[in-house]
Amino acid sequence: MAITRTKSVPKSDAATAAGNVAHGTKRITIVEVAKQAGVGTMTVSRALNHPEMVSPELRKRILHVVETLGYIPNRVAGGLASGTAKAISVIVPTLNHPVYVPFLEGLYSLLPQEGYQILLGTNEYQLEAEEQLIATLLGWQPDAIVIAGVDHSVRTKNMLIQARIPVVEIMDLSEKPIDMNIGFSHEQVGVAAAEYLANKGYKHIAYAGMLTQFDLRGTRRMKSFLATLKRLKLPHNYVITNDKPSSIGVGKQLMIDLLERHPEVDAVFFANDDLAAGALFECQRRKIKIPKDIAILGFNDSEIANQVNPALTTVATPRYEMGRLAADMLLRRLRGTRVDSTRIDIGFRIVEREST
Amino acid sequence: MAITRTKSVPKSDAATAAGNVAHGTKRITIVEVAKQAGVGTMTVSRALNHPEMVSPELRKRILHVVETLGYIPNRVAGGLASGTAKAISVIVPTLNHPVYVPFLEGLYSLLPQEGYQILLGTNEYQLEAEEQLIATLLGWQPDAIVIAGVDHSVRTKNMLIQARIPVVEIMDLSEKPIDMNIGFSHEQVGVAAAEYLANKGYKHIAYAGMLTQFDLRGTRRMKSFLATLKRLKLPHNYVITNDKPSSIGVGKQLMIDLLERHPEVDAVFFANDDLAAGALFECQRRKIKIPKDIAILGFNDSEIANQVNPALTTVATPRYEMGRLAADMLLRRLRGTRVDSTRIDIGFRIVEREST
DNA sequence: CATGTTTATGATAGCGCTATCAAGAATGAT
DNA sequence: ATCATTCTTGATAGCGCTATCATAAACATG
Repeated sequence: MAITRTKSVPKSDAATAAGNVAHGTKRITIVEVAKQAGVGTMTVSRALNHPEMVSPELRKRILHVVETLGYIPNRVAGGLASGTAKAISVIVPTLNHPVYVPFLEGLYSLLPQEGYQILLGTNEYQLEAEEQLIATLLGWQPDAIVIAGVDHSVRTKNMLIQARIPVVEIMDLSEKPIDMNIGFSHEQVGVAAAEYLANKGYKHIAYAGMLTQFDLRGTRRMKSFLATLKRLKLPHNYVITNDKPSSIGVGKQLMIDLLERHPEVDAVFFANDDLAAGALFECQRRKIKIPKDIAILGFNDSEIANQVNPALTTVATPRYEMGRLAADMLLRRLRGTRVDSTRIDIGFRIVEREST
Repeated sequence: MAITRTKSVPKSDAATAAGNVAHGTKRITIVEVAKQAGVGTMTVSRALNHPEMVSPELRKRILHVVETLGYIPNRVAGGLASGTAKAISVIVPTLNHPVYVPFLEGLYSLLPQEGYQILLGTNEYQLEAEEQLIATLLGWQPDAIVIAGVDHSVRTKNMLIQARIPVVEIMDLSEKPIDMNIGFSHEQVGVAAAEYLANKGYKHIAYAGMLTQFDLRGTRRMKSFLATLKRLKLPHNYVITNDKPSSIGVGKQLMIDLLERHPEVDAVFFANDDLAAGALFECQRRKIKIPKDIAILGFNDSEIANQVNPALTTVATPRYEMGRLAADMLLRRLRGTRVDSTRIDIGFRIVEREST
């Protein structure tokens, strides 16, 4: 990269303008700005970070020099000096899944404007990768951590605790959160979904989703879903899974498998709306009538759910809000404000449309 | 946050174990590791960053101490000292659009494993926001910058040049890239799309997309698309736009508007597959036959295009590959390897399916 | 065995910035 | 006018790490 050490010779114009207007070679530092403005470096630092501590006149002069020189403060140096990097590490399973994007948008809608840089890492559903990832992310001395899910390895948990910074676990609810927690109960979703379909009169109800290890939360929904079916004295063995990452195409495949293996099924709860939509498209192709021949219940209320024909009944989860709420909670904590409730059940609701 | 300055009193156990095993209060630094291992800090640093420079025996001992102490190197300090933060700033318009996610996945598939942290910023299509964003991102002293698009404000361009780090512009092709450039020609896409639809025999061909300022590249496709229609002596005034961010729902709205305003249109080129899918869903609802009544051409070859019924003909753009290629190019440059071609036209192709 | 050469380790000096404290200037109170 | 109080500003000392150079140890050569 570019920072030139004292001894190393800058590539091009080594012997040029010996530190005058400094638009030539070396990176502009706070020292240069201070010199040009005729003040101490501390005053420049204050003018930039605590404007109210500098007299208006000086502030103006400094800002002008900053402007003309095109000075960009080195946040790495600032972070080291102040002990706060103004960064927040965020860990989500993947970006490929439409669920996490709205959540990130929620975070991005608040954090950057408060000066926080988001350090994003994805573990692609591998728990071991998570440990490595967190170690890396913690190395940046973030001011806080946001992490999807509440199931972590012991080591991960320890690292998170050791870090002594605010931690928000999202997308799920834990009895004993590491620190703060915003999410909803996937068990409750499973129960609600099963009861909803049962109440509608469906008799052969299936669950379709990913393999256990790739979808911890989906699996928890599945378990309570099946348990509820059992409680309602309905068959509870219709399960179709797929070992590939979730996608519309996998949804199609799930439907193909389901139709072949359990033709008697009359309703399916999918692990997410992409899968549900893929299944629906396959039904369209086969002229299978929805919901008459088979009912489909999605999960997440992604945009696609409301747009397909027939529109999908689905479980709405407030993902964007979760992001904003998490950001808000963090910001309070970082400001030192009292945070009253550190564990928020943000709930969910079943949005009934045309597919059930 | 948590780093405790020398003078400030740690919250809990101020007078505890005066720096012994140090599992108590203060953050573990390289000095602590060095002490425990009975070596100098430099040796610890080497054991971690340049293992081959340390004797196997010592290395093992140090790594063991690192392990037991749970030492996580402070990358902020390391970055400041070495002048290379091992970070790469990435700027995309938004995460809400399915186009950028595969691209990011491509980046994430190579960069983190080489030790680079991705600093992601989104400008939500606002060019002024871009300037601010770049300033912020440059403050982290990244080793390189990846930025979507080739249209930047003069100030942005200057900042990018001043930074003296590798820059990759992606998603588009520029005659005079700032540094490196991987993308394809949106003008060519417009031409190809128009010729394709004209060859198919369509006579009233429309373009549907976002407003100019929200979709610079789409607008360029539109312009050459319309110009080509003109050249082919076809009507070239059918344009429908929407001022909201792209989504499936907006696609539906575009189709509604189109049907109302230009019922004679028999083919539409959409700015992306989400829009095209939304339009298709609306046609399904109205029992409008595709492609018989109206043909639909999408853009991007997102997953949805291949899954809807009828499957969408679309312009395939290699987004994931673009991400990987950009990462690969950067990595070479950062390693000092010679990069032969710094401007790559990655091309596109029309994937014919059922909607045209 | 003296000499040159390589290899492994450590002491030192910053990287660019900000917390802290001290000092000077300005203000108010008496 | 004198002293206490506030407000501004700057000098200094690190933050935790790594580049660099010096040194010591190990090895090779004649």
